[in-house]
Amino acid sequence: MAKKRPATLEDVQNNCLAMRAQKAVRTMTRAYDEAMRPIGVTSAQFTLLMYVKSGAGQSISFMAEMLSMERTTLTRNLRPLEKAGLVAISNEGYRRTRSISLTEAGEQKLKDGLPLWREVQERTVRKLGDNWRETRRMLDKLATIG
Amino acid sequence: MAKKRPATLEDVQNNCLAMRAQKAVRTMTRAYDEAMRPIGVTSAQFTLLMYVKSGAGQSISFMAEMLSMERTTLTRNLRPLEKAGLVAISNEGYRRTRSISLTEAGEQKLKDGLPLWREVQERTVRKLGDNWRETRRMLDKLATIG
DNA sequence: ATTTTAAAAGTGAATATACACATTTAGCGC
DNA sequence: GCGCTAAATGTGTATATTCACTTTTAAAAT
Repeated sequence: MAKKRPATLEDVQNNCLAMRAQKAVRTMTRAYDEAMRPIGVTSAQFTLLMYVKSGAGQSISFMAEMLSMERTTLTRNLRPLEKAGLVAISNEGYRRTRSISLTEAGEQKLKDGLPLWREVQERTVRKLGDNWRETRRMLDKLATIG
Repeated sequence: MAKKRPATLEDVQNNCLAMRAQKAVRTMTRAYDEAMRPIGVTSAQFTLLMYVKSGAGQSISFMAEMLSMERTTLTRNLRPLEKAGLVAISNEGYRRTRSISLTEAGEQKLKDGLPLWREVQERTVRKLGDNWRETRRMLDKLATIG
């Protein structure tokens, strides 16, 4: 990362943070998805259910921002959950706002997922060692680099 | 993350590393994709071109492992690059092995992308501050947590 | 030589992601 | 009231990702 020398492919290979984040998320997602498979949701869906619960009644746009996610992505990610009867969408609120909430089945799914999440999370933390908290902090920081 | 108490949704919200990695990669990928847009490739495609160059002649399976990526994902990700004339695929090698290599256009795309990558990388590093190297190290570590 | 087996890769189906563009809705100015 | 506008969301299209299952290929076993 010298200042004046043109960048080389070695620089990309050795330093690129996007490449590394993408590699990391593939590995992590495979592990967490496998852990949640017994209850038939992906790790991303489990996260989404959690946000729907905590942000019940909020708009899609608002929740998308909470998730550092494109609004249109959230719209589409809600579909399988709605189809599975885990979330309900009503047309109450400001203008065209659609209000998202958990169904009973959605609440139950969250409860059922907790021990599965715990297992894979602890396994991951064990592999990371003592500075898993630092990892957590850095991921949070990265999510703000917009 | 206490030992005996059952996990709660607050635990997930406060600690989940998969959720954080996924949030982070969304943000990062949006930034790096936007930076590469002038040359018409995504950040993932740019990475892939780089791997094809450095691992020229290697099998799809081998390169998939290098990328911490499912083999079938790599197969599909190569399609747009082949269609765009950036990579060439031949049927030489062991058994059904297909051998991947860069075309001239692919080489040129890499060259054209370097200054774009450099810009967004430096901008990102600036936002991360001094411990961007630690971030890099932790992402590398996460990619090995299989 | 035929069968078996293992390596390498492909396909079907589903979710995940984002941009560009379109649609719906309700308040506001006139 | 009517048009304008801004907010909130949806759609079309494309890439990205994975799992389960299938296909192809060539060596190895018999």
